[in-house]
Amino acid sequence: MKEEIKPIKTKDEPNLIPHLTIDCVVFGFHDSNLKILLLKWKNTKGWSLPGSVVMQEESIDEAAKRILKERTGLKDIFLRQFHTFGEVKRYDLERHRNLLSHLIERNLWYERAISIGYYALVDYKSVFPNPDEFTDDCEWWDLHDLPTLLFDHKQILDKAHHSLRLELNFQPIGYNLLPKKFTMPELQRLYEAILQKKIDPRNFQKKILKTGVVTRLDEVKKGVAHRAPFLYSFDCKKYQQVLEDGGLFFT
Amino acid sequence: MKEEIKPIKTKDEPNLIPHLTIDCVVFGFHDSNLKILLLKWKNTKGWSLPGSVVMQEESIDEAAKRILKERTGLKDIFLRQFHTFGEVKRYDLERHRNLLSHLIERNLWYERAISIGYYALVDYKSVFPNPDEFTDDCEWWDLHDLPTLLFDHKQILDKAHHSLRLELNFQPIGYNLLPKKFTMPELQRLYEAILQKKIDPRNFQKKILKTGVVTRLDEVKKGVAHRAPFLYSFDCKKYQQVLEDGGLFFT
DNA sequence: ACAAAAGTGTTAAGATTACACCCATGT
DNA sequence: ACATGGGTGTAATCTTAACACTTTTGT
Repeated sequence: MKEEIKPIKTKDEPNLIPHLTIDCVVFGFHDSNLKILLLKWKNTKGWSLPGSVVMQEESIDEAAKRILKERTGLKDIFLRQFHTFGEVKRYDLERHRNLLSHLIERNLWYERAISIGYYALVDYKSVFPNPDEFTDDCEWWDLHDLPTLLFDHKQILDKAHHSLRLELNFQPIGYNLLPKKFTMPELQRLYEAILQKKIDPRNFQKKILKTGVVTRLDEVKKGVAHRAPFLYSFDCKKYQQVLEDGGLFFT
Repeated sequence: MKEEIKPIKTKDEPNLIPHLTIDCVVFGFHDSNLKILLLKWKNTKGWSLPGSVVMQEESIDEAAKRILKERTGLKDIFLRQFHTFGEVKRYDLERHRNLLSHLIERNLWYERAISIGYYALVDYKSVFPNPDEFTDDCEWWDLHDLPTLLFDHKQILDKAHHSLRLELNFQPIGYNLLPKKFTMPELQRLYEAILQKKIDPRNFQKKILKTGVVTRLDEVKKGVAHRAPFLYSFDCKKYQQVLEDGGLFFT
């Protein structure tokens, strides 16, 4: 049975703030790679970031949280606003009107929208990807093997990735991208994925342990091939303190 | 002769983007202190940051540039967007409606506005402060000796200051806050003002010179009491390269 | 001549880098 | 038994921090 697609009204609603949208870049970490959550628009080959409008009675942070809850099932997500995109002509409006005409009526597009970008850091395994009304697929994509993105979402994603790299030493990035218990090689591969370079494992371990932000547990990871690695967990208090005191200084 | 003040219409104009504003934190450096440019609202004791609305046909960066040009007379200004403020209730709306009722009619206020914050770095001496239609004074204030600010502008300012500190090692901050030719002690005092701590002059000079971002000129500063200090200028190419290669790492 | 700010070098401690072999486990 | 990834120490180099006196100039 063919799915019926109804154009949906999003412009001139009194309860939303006109010309303003939110886009979220959801980062996960899996198989030594950074992953991004993307949505595939119905009856197209186009993918986009999860996003939405801002309602009159919600803050922009709340709007971002609402979007993330709906797309990932997660309630308490680490979120950072990283940039607001306000060029007059952010992408080819006419082309997108045509591409998505079966989903959004021509007259419902704003001539111009300003978008506030957030990035989120989530534990890959606890996410349940969930498409929205415009999309029929929600999937993780490897940051270095992406499909073509709609709108200006490639630029937004690049900016988010750049911000993530800059903020690596000032935000609890490991804490939010890894599960509660993790191994030293996992943490190292996360840093390698973000910094895009190899790190010596002895030097890495020394540096991390010296800061005191992680604690080795009396436990090893089970069910892995080869030697069982120790498990670690973050010392949140210490982690926060180190971040406030000027960061970790990995380059 | 008493000045006549006419309420000015800023809501529901078709050419502006409703519910969206820009606020600018203009930093200067003078007398070893960071300074901020503030506007005094007519017939009040309230001060605010320079700001405005965004027009439909201009980008948000252009809007910020327009504001800065009007308030400082400067055309090419170093500008960084640092945060967008989108709480539902950013300040006491009713109180501000009353405070400024002689300037803005009650029904012209948005119930809610989202503000995009920019900070600007300018050469203190080349600025000609210039009030806008709502204000009758535009002045530099010491960052650590501020008047009470209207709206949520104290929070915006604090956030800008915090961003400035974090970005000190990644942005050409010295280049934009100092005149073309400057002395080593001036540069040091700028860093001390931003980092809020004393730095040893020998270590500071060594570190700065080693990076190669400044060049000593065959010239000393004239007309100063005591020993005449050498003048330096930035090597822009080298400066940019060092910033891209991971920053300067002052803490 | 004096006061005030500029200019400069050395040393010790700490941080970073480079580097290679053995260990534990699953197949 | 072997293949794979985990775990660990040391030495050399570089970076940072601590520290005090001389120079220059205007008053």
